[in-house]
Amino acid sequence: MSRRIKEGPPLSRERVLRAAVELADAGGIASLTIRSLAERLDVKPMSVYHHVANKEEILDGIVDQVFAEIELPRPGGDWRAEMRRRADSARRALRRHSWAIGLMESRATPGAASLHHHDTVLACLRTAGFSVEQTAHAYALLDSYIYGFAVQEAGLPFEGADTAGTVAEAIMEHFPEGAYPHLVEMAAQHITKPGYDFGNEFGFGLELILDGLASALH
Amino acid sequence: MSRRIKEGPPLSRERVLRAAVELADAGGIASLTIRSLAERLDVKPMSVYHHVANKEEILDGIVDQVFAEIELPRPGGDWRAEMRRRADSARRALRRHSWAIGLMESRATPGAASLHHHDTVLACLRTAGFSVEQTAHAYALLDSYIYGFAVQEAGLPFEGADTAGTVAEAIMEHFPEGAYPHLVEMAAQHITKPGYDFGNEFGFGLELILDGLASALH
DNA sequence: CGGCGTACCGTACTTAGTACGGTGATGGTA
DNA sequence: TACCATCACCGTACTAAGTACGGTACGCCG
Repeated sequence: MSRRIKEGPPLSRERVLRAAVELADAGGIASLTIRSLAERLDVKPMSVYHHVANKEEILDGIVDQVFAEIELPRPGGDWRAEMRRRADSARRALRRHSWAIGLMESRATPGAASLHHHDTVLACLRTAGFSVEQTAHAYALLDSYIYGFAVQEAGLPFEGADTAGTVAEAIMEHFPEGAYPHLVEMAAQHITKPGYDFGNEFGFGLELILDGLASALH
Repeated sequence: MSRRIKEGPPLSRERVLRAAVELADAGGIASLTIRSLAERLDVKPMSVYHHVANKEEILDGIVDQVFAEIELPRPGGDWRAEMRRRADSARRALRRHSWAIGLMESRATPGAASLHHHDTVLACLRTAGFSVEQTAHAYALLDSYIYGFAVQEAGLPFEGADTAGTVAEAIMEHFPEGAYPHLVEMAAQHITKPGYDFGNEFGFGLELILDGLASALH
């Protein structure tokens, strides 16, 4: 140890990553800086570098943290139910940490939690009777849907039920008269309706995909 | 005009955005800086700011440029064929500009090309007989799939046919003995096979989705 | 009790975004 | 033609962020 005058637990890779996730959640990924991170941990910036090599490693790490939060399917269970549970859990995780999708694009080195997650999903599908090739198809499809849905949710200028209407109206104010008639129709007849929540669209697509996969399985 | 001693066309918002896309394509989004952009345009950094307000506006702009590259569906045509054409085109655009997905996550203000694109897709679905609500479902599903597939393609540590195998082997070298058995199986029996190309998975999911939508339409 | 490893830190360098205030050419006007 | 306003471009410099490099003190071991 060293100058451990401070109370509380010592710095560690885990504490650094946890704080990084909290900062990114609270203020967006741009607000996650080495300095802000150090301040939150009540240390000086350079101390962080004794637990991670650089910021890239922090970004890799917090993406893996998000994967660690996703409920794993149980191989051997009803594959539809397990895939649904995993998909819902993944969507919730990606909504809680909407910066994660943006990081995944640039990160080619998966962490341990990601690998374990992927392995378990594959296990579940293979156990359910999908061939290797069918599993590859199914997995690419399911994950594409989950990630893409997260992209859309993150890009939406509103979130949660009923907030969409007002925002949609504010945006459309700037439309030239008569422009984008189908967007306007969609807004008027669907999005601005009370109770509208984009998140509810997730279930429709997921069930459609699961139906399709089921018939591919026979 | 002013000190237009230089040959060539004057600076403009369009030239700035075009150069920004080229830089991001060539070196990743991180290599797109005001200074690198200015150098490419053969002007000094501060000159850029006479055509865009700030870097955020550039990022908004290049995302919209990507949307502008996507082939629009023709409302009134065969909706399946049109949706397929649009989806393939979108996937190619997002693969050419793999930084785009990462930007979409943080960008809540769509540009003119995006709006026009979305409006046209909605038009095509509505014309094909989908109700407003069905159109909302279909659109969320299709775009989720397209975006999510792009996320996965961008995150892959390899690209193109036959390059996956060697990379997969290199990654698995670092696995503990016996770890991730299903990932290993997938790699051994599918990914490392000659001719494997993750991009080929796109068609499977797309057709499954279109089938499902067709039966929802009746 | 002296030396050493470890955990933390001070300083400073580099790169990036961009605020602020020029500066000179051009085109319009008297 | 003389003037001037405007507009496109730029020089300088400030702030913030990542991080290299070399301390520095605490506790432990011998």
